[in-house]
Parts: sequence; structure tokens; C-alpha cells
Amino acid sequence: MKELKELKGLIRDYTCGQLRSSNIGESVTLCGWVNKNRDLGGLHFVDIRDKYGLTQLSFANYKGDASVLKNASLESVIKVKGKVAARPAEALNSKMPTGEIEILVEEMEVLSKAKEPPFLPNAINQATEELKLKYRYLDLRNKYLQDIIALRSEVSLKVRNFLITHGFVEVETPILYKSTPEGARDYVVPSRVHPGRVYALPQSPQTLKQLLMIANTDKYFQLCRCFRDEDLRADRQPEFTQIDIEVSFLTQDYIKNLIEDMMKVLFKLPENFSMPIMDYKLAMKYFGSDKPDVRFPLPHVNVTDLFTSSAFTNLQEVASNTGGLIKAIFIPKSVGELSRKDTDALKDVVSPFGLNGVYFFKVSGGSGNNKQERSGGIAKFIDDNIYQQMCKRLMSAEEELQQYYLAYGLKKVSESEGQWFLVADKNADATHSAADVLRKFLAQKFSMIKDFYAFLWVNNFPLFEYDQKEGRFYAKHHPFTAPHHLDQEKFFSADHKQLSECRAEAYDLVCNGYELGGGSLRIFNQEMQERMFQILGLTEDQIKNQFGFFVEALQYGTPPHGGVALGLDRVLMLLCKSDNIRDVIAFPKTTSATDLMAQSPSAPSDNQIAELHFKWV
RNA sequence: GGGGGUGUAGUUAAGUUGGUUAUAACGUCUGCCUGUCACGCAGAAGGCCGAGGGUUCAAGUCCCUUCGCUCCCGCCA
Repeated sequence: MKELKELKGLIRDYTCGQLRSSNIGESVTLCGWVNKNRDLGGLHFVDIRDKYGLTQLSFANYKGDASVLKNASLESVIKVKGKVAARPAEALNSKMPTGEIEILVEEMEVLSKAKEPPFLPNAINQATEELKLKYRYLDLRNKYLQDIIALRSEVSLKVRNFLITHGFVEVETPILYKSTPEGARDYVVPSRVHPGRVYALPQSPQTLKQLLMIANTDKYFQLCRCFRDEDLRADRQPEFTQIDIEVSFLTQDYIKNLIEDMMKVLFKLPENFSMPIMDYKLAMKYFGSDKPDVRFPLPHVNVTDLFTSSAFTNLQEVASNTGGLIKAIFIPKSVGELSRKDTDALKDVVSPFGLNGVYFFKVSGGSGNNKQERSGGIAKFIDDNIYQQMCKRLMSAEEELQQYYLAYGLKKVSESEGQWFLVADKNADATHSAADVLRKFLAQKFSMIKDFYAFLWVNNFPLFEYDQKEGRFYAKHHPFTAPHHLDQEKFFSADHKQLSECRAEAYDLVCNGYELGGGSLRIFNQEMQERMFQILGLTEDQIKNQFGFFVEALQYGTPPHGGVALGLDRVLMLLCKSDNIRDVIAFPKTTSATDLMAQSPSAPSDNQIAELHFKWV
């Protein structure tokens, strides 16, 4: 705004955050909302507000109609004309950027009288989420949200500039498209001219961007809206924006270099910053997650085998069960110590994953002449051998994670005193998830989370996930992902185990425990694509109906290609340090995917029902 | 689909073991006030206690059903 050269044609001369003592003496016109009325009897002050700030209006010299002032209720839009004046020395306000001056109002007009609003922007009483969403336009008057809206616009521009400088072309793809199976539930749009048929809103323009590569577009990008009809979370909305990218004739390195440079621009990272890469298996092994938060240490160590013959039946049963997993986390005493009460409360941290609690024991002494002691919790089931193994594993974990410790400035454990926490479940996935959440909880509790952006690539994902219930493979990423170049044999093998172990040419961009995006190299020949559909158990008819056009296109000369899609909303969440996606979207939906302001979705009119050939059940 | 939290003046909250007229702050209205800036002071109005049903002499409070918001699990290729 400072350097902005304003065009003629506005009814205001300055914004409400602009005037300084250098403007004293100027005759100005300001417009804005009434933020505050302070009537001292003989003196009257009004704070006028816009998105740029606040300016105090003084009515000491006001000779106009007093009833106009009376009408200036809070949140009314007013226009004032007056002289910029210095405040008396005793009335300077150093807390306000405009605190050295005030406007001596000569004329005032209430452009739009406001009735008492349901809540005030910037008020002492924060309105509930429900009310704020119903009156979103009032909440958006808040500077916090206005700044984010501006940031979002700035980030979009930077992304476009960056990509266009690198030779990319932005291409718009259809919003009314085709239902894609194998993914999330589609939002579906009925058609007036085609009774009984529907369009689907894209979950992502995946096939379209690949077709653009076949079509010789070479380097494509799009800031595109995507739609998924799934249940929501604090970081998930039914419609969201992706920075969608696809490139021909590339290796994984190109995408990594490109995104690394883009993140440097968006997050103002140092020029020499290099993003570490972590193998999926390593991420799961030590962090129990494919999107680990690596701002703090506390790796998990697998201790399952140490308890196969334990006298403690809870752990013994898990350890003996195929698929059972026990993981341990160590908190050094110098970092902090949980009280007995806190330890019991860990139950609530892991219970969402079906676990009954967290096992623990404490190690004290051991330095100098003090004999080391294990006490509390399950200490009596931890013999010297088990304990030494646990320590050894923690050390080798730190060894194996060394490059990440260096990259993020994490400290290795240098003491044996402290508390061990064990998480166990017959289902390994539950242990991984619970241990991940426990790790984050402990880091939070002991203020171990430093304020920086810990970027990370995770790669070598498995190509497939096996669904026990349905007895079939699903694509972990999507069915166009290329099998890892070292796992081609496994991909064409008929062996279940080989297929399970087949890795993908896929990678995720992770930051501070959020998945910012993911991508892959794609399959670019027809035989391989057909093999993929075959493994996924699609019939000839299904392939033809759902992907026929795409498989056909692959036959007419397809360049090797790949890409990535980043969640713009999550990028913004990280940039403005919000943990709620609603903050970065101008008109967000509730967790039940409704719009409280516009009351959508709403019932169709009788006319629409007839035209769209609906039959309500 | 499942679980946790929550719903009380316009708004945000308090409300004990079920017991008189349901509190407070901000906002609104009235009056006073010449340097306030979370202005101050005095007063007033303002309530379907989310909705429906039940228990009870008596329900904001206990029970059942239901709805909204929110967080999490499942889900999100």
C-alpha cells in the first residue's frame, strides 16, 4: 500500500492506517467503519477503521448537525472531511501507528447506518464458530482474516510468477467432468439435457494433466479447485485449491528441485537450503507416520521382539501376535518429567486409536557412584537385557537418522535418566498412529517444538495397499503411478508378497507434520497401465468405461512424465501459523460441509426437480 | 458410520445437592462528564436456558430422543 500509486476516482484520500505526523495540516477525506465511540460530553472521539488500520476522529471543532454523530452506531460506514492535526503531547498514543495525529472533523456523513451487529470484529468477546460462519462477512472485517486473504493472493501470484519463469503454462481444465472410481467420493452434478447421467466435479485433474503431456504441453500448471465428498477435519474442506503441476521428460530430481526452489520463494528459506529425503520405511519405523513432524527428535524404537516371552501378559500377547507392534519413546530427564497424574492421562492421547493406555517406567541414578534404578509402571518386567537392548536401539535409531538430526539441528540423547513410554497394539497401524500422536503430545508438553519449517521429502512409498476385507489391492497413490524402476519384476509378478513389496516412483512433500502435497512419475505405456488395472482387479468393461479414452491416448506416443500437486490451503496454514483451514478460505464450510451463511446445500425447486429428471427416494 | 467437547440476554460466559424474582461482562437505550483511546460514573431495558418428550410437588440442573457447531477415529486413490 505504501508504494501504491492510487488512481483517481476514489472518494477517500487516505486509508485509515496511513496518516502520520508528516501529514499534519492537510485537509483530508477518510471513509471507514465506526470502530469505537468515546463520548466525553464536551469532547467526542470516534475511531474510524478499514482494513489498513484505525484513525482517531476528534469532534472538538465540529460545527455540523449533532444528530449525524448520534447516527454513527458501531460498524456504520461513514465519510469524514477534516484537517490532520497533532494530538496534544499528553494524548499521544504510542500503541497506534496513527497515534500521533487525529482528524479534526469538519464534515461527516453516515453513508450506511449499521444496526447492532451480532458480534463486533476485534471484540473482547470472541463469537462462537457457528455465529462467525453465519456472518462470515462480519468476521472477515477482522484484520487477521483480511491479512490472510491478502497473503493468499500474494502467494498465488508468487507461484504463478515462479512457474511461468520456469517455462510453465497455466491451463484450465473442466470443472464439470467425469466420475473417477478408486478415489474419494465424487460430488455429482445432474444434467438437464442428459436424463439419468451426471457429471462429477474433479477430485484432481489427474488424467487431464497427463493428457496435456500426451498433447505436447510439456510443462503444465494450474491453481485449481478440487472437490472430495468425504468427512472433514480441521485441515480438510470439501473444496480446496491445489497447485497442480505436470512435466514431460523428467526424473524425480526435476520435481524435487522445482518444489524446493518454490518453497524457498514462498517460505523465504535460505538460498543454500536443501530438503532432506526420507525413505517411507524409515519414516514409519521411527515416526509411525508417512508425514513425520521432524522439528523435534523423540524417534520411536521397535521393541516388539523383546517381549515375546515377557511375564507381562499384555505386552507378551501383542508381541506374539503376528502383526502386533510395540514401540518405545524415551524422554530424557533434562527435557522433562511427567507426573503420575500426567502419565495416567496419556490414556486419552492414544484411546482414539483403540489403545487402553501407555506403559511406562522411569530410569534414575546411574551417574557417578549412584546405582542405576528402574522404577514405576512396568519396571519389574524390564530386565537388564531388555533395557540394554532398548538403549542400544535408541542409539542406532539416532545413528540412522543422523542426516535429519543435522539438517534440523536436533540433539541426540546423552543421558540414561528419564522416562520410557511404550505403546502396544495387536494392529501395527494402531501402534504407529498412537505412537506418532504420543510423540507429538510429549513434544508439545515439554515445549520441544521449535518454530521453523521442517521440510522433508518422503519417497519410495509402496505402490499398493492390500484390503483384507475385500481381498484386493488398491493403489496407495493413484492407478497411474509408475512402479519403482528397481521393482519392475515385482510389478509383473503374480506373487502376492512381491506385489505388496513393490514400491512406487512416488513422493510426498511434508512440513511440520502436514502433508503439503504429493506426486509421482506416471505410467507412460499401455501394457504397464493395463497391468496396473489388472492388479487392481478392474474388468475389461470397467477399464473401457472409466479410463477407455485415457488408455487409448497412451497408445499414440506418450512422453515419460510426472508431476506433483500441493495443497495451497495447507501452504497458507503453515505460512500464517494457523491450525485451521477455515482461516485461509474466505467462505469456508462447516465440518458437516454446509454453508451457514448462504444455507447451502438447499432443496431444489420443483422446476429444477422436473428439469433434472430427479426421482427422490 | 463411531467417539469426545459444547449449546443459558444481541454477544461471551457463570449458574452449587433439583428449590424464592436465572447472574456478570461487553453491546443497546437514558442521563452526567473537555483529552479519551478496553474512557469513566449513575440508571434502565433485554431470557422459548438449542428443540421435543419424560421423571418430580418443583428441572437451566436428572433421564430419553433429536438438531447445530467443534475436535478426533473410520474415510480422504
